[in-house]
Amino acid sequence: MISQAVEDYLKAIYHIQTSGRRPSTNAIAERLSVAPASVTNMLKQLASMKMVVHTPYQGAELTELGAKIALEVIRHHRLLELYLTEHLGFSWDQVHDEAERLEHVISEEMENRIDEALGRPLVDPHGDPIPNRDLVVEEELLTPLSELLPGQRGVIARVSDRDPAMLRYLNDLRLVPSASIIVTDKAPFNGPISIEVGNERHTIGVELATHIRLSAVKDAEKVPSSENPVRPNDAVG
Amino acid sequence: MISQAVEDYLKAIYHIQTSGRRPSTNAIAERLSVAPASVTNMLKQLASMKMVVHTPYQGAELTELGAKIALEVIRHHRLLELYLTEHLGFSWDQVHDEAERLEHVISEEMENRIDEALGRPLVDPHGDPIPNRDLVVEEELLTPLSELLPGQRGVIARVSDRDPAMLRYLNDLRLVPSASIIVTDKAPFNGPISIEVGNERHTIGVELATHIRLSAVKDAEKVPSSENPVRPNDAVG
DNA sequence: ACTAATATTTAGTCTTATCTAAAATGAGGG
DNA sequence: CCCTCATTTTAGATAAGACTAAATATTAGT
Repeated sequence: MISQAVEDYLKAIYHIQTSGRRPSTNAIAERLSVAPASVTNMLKQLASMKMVVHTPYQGAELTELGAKIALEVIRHHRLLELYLTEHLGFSWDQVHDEAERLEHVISEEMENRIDEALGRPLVDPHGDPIPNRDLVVEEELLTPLSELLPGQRGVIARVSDRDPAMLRYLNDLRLVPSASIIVTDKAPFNGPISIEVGNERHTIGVELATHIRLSAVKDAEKVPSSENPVRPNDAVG
Repeated sequence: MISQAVEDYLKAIYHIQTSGRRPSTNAIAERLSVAPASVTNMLKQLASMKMVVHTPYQGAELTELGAKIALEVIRHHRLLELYLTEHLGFSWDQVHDEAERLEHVISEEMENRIDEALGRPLVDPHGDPIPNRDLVVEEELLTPLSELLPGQRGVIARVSDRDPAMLRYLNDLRLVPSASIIVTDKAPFNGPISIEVGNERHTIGVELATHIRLSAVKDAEKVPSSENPVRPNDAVG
């Protein structure tokens, strides 16, 4: 039997890996709000169960088995998030915590019935892709809004789902998946970013902007206002 | 924070109490499939948390607090069972195990949304009454089918929800809540019971009959036929 | 290359919930 | 009334997963 703790650690490592960072002891500890010593402890267990490769002092890496388990739980999480919004009327800021608990206990049967009820969906309410039944998932290359330069445009693809207050704020601003935005200004020294979305303009901080990731980033044809020189998109990654 | 173990113990005590038995250490241990010593241990904790009154060597009794917590979990369980059958297409033999895990993790928010989606229902698929939002529940006086005498009739009100194979069998025989039945024969020495339900006749064992509880029990006007000694029949599994 | 700062691991403790084996209690039959 | 036997409790061990404090390894700055 795979404990909930094991599932949580594997999921955390997966998320750190796919966000391009190194799954260090500290990074895992911070994400799970546990002490680093607890992480070391668990990494040894995970390694003995062949779920991660643990190189002491160098962090961990998921094995195929570990990734499979992580993806199974992530599939549960994202299907649940979508189900709760679509079929039980939850708002998008409420579903993360609920899914966080449910994801560990639903059966394959229930996973499949939810999947069917939703028409085998591909993304959850925050734009996160849902692994399919074979646990294959396409993690697209996305650009954080914080990396866009004035004059660039893009389409919001994913937003972080973990902070309800942030999600409510983003919703107020209509900064939701599939919304098109243009960066009109960006203050120096990691200053706030001005954007246009719909017919509105907003200015948001860099911290928030890192939690918004975009697809289809390119230079706008006509830059509405901003004579700052726009270099041919470097940051697209 | 109330642990899942605590919830399980309180629920077990509640079920034993409402089935008219004494919540002895052994009875609780058997229901939860744990060693009696584990129960003694937990009863001390529950007592210190004012959830039960524990008289050593005499078993336990729920306090108002303990009953409240038990009913909260039971409400979750029964709402979930009904939701899974009504909205996700589960059959009635599949829902107990699923609900058993989900009941511990759903929020009040989710409880309420499920309750609404179902139209604030009063009973679950097995006929068990669902405590309302104030955790008030009417536990009716019901007669086990095993206690009926030949010539008596009644309406199935509740069946035990814990054994999927039994539920599938009962469903095959259409021995489901709201079905009217007549006892046509009962073999001596706790022998099998012959019944009529719909247009069919079946003979079932006493053990099974104790898991079927009836309301509106009374003598039938005319007992259709009953001189033929009914043998313990080809019990289809 | 050496030292200071940071990251990680080790060692030892705690809590929860389980177990087994042994001791104690209580209830029923003679 | 007492003795036997089933029930219950006590005592002590174990496992998972967390913690703190101390030791050790790595990395960065000069």
